[in-house]
Amino acid sequence: MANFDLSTIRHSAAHVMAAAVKQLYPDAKFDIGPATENGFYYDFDMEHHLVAEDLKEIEKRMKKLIAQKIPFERFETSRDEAEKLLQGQNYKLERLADIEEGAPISFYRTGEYLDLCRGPHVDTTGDIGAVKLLSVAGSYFRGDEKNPMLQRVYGTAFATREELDSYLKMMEEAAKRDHRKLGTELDLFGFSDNVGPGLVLWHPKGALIRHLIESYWKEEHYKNGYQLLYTPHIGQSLLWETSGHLDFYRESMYSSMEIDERNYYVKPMNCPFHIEVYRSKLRSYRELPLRWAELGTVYRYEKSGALHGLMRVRGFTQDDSHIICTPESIEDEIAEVLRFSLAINRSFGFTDIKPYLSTRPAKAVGEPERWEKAIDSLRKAVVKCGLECEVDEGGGAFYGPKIDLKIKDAIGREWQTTTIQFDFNLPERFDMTYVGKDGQRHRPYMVHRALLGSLERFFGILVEHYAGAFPLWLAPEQARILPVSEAQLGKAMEYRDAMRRAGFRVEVDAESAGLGAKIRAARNERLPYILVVGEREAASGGIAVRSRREGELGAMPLDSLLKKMSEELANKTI
RNA sequence: GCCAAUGUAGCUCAGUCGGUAGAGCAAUUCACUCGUAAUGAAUAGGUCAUCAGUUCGAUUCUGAUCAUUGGCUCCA
Repeated sequence: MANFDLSTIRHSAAHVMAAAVKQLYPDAKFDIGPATENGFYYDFDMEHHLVAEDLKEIEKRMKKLIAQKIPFERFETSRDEAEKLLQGQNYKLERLADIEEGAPISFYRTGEYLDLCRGPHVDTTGDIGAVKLLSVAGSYFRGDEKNPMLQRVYGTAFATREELDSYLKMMEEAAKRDHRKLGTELDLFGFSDNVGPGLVLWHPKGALIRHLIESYWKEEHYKNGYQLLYTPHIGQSLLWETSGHLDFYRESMYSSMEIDERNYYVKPMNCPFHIEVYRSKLRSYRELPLRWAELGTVYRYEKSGALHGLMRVRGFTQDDSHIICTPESIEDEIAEVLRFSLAINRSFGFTDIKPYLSTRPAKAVGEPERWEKAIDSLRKAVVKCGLECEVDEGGGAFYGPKIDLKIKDAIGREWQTTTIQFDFNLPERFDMTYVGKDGQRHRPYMVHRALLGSLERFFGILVEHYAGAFPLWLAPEQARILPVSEAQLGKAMEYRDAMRRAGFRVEVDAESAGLGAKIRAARNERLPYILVVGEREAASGGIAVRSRREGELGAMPLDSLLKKMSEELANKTI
């Protein structure tokens, strides 16, 4: 058997799925069925609304077709002939019309099933090792919400059964560490219908972790030459008219409130406020660069269907920063902001980081030379950090080029955290200037930067990365002391107080349950340290230590434990 | 916003082909005082998401609304 590319196998599996759907629902009209990163899908339009149960039947038929080892036969036709073959398949006909004049028009036949397709495909259906249908969802034709909605069936395929099984296992693992599930289980955060969708309530444990993240973030910013700002949650309409948000972004903003006959809007961004601080006085080139950061809470009206746990919410706190500098220092500034971003991402345990550069789109504001200089500085910064970046030509926003950082989590999924974006729009709109050496006014460069993205989202990523088992420095409860019986309760309190004085977050389990039950509870809460005090320890002055990472370590004096924990604290990733 | 599915106790879920609901865990109380993943018993806890309609009667059927989930779209 020939070795086929995974995407070829998956694309062929999509054809087989279409063939099976055609058998079951002869009225089905077909759109396209490509391979994706993790599998494949096919879009259909038909009377019958598919439900999960139907997928089993489709899958059964697919397996039958695969067992028959039906060959994939390719042939080319003229456009006229193709139109005849696709009669009644209006989506396919539209796709046919997309094919450029002169380009070959090819079909693939698999038994009774015929599909307009560029290929390539496997030799026979038998070359598809293992398939599994996963879900059914709606999807607009050509991804445009003005077009009709088609039914999309997602599936995945692998060359072997083993590979499919390990993929499904990974999916299971991902479901187990889902931050929404762990958020409830570990009582970290929640939502309330009375408050509203997409508005997060941070429960005490989650709030403590957030506090630890924020404190560290602030400290590092001061250490690295940033200044912190606080700005209001609302601002007058004039601000948003000047920034252009009301023109371009209004449908994503919470509607205005009238106070003293003036309209105020809840901020969807922090930038205009930082710019107002900049404009509060005449600025000299001598005070640039300015690095201003704020944990700024913003509100955006995200479409209801887009909300997803902590990953996509309506109220969130950006770890925002604006860097305002001269053209002369832009290169150094960008290199520095990238270095800092990488360092912070790494300190949260993310070591696999990839930059993505997006360049000038067709519609853009700002002088081309400025764009060139900006893109150049972004490129140089990446090289300086010893990384390589993928380039999305023309993928930048209209107001400037950017670099996004994507991190890989513990089970290999990519998440975008950091974004470093030039802005050629707002400095113009707000007429930001500084006085140069020459005594003349100049336009500064402005860079937006969010390191973690939003605290909500980053927290969600952290929960999934660590599967709820936070490293010692972030664990809301670092250790719990379990007295074996009530007789040791006093001793346990003594230990607890000593540990608290040493700066650790420690609780005593005073339940009248058995030791086994207490250990089980503490493990389920993923506590880094479980400490047992019984008669033996009370007598000897030590404490029995069980580490989440290292297992049972036996009894040791409290001082040794404190030393061990302090050392562990220094390494933020364990 | 669109397509589809789901919504029963704090959590995870049963259940009622229309006669107002049940388990396990968690909680509370009592007993037990225990040595490394669940001590026992009792108690309490629900307008069955909300609002309408049909019906003698609706958690169950119908409709609308809200929320959540999987996608699409969006993420100036």
